[in-house]
Amino acid sequence: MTLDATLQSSAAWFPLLETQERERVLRDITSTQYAPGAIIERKGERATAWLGVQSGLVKVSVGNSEGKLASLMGVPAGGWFGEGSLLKQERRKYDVVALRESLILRMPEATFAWLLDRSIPFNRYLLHQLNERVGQFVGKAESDRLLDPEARVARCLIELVNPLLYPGKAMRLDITQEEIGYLARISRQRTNQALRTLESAKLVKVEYGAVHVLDLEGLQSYGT
DNA sequence: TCATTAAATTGTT
DNA sequence: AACAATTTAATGA
Repeated sequence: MTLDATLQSSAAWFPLLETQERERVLRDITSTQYAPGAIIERKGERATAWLGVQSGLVKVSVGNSEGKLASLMGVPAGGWFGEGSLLKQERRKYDVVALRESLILRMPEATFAWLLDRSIPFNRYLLHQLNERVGQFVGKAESDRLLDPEARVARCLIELVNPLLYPGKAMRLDITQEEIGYLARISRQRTNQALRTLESAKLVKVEYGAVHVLDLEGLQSYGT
């Protein structure tokens, strides 16, 4: 698949750009393949690019000062992230690790800044994304402790589906139950139980190596 | 293309 | 955590 076609389908912001802008983006973006468990960006490194997930699944682990995991964000194919560290010209505060075989796209800092300067639609996209992320963060803080495993899995799925949430796309997540357990901080066994419960409530459909989200609203209001 | 085998993922205890 | 069952992927005739 060409990079052009790839971006058309896996970067929601790309079709918003003008022809000239797209040409430069195509020239500047590089792609790298990562094996499961490979570290893509290490905490403390200077951020030099905006990161996009072309295929696979990536986790962003936010550690506290002792190095223990405090929270975790999953980024599925089509998601772009890391603009925070770019905008503030600071070192990354997160480790970025591939959860499965992943193809990562990098837009150089200069290109990112250039788009920021001249493309209004690109700015709108970023604004929307930042807003969404704040909302997720707030929701997570309140839910993380008090919820039962089913609700935590529900939150986790919402988090993964959200970046994909543009019209016409099937809400299918290529993720194993083991990975969901990792993201929701519960055991694989409990993940399995939770998914079955959610499935019997007609909120999701469980498949081999994948989960279909049938009722996003139902998931969001689960347990409330 | 089909059958066989290996690997990955899920279901159960 | 360990094990069995199931699904997918890989291999070769």
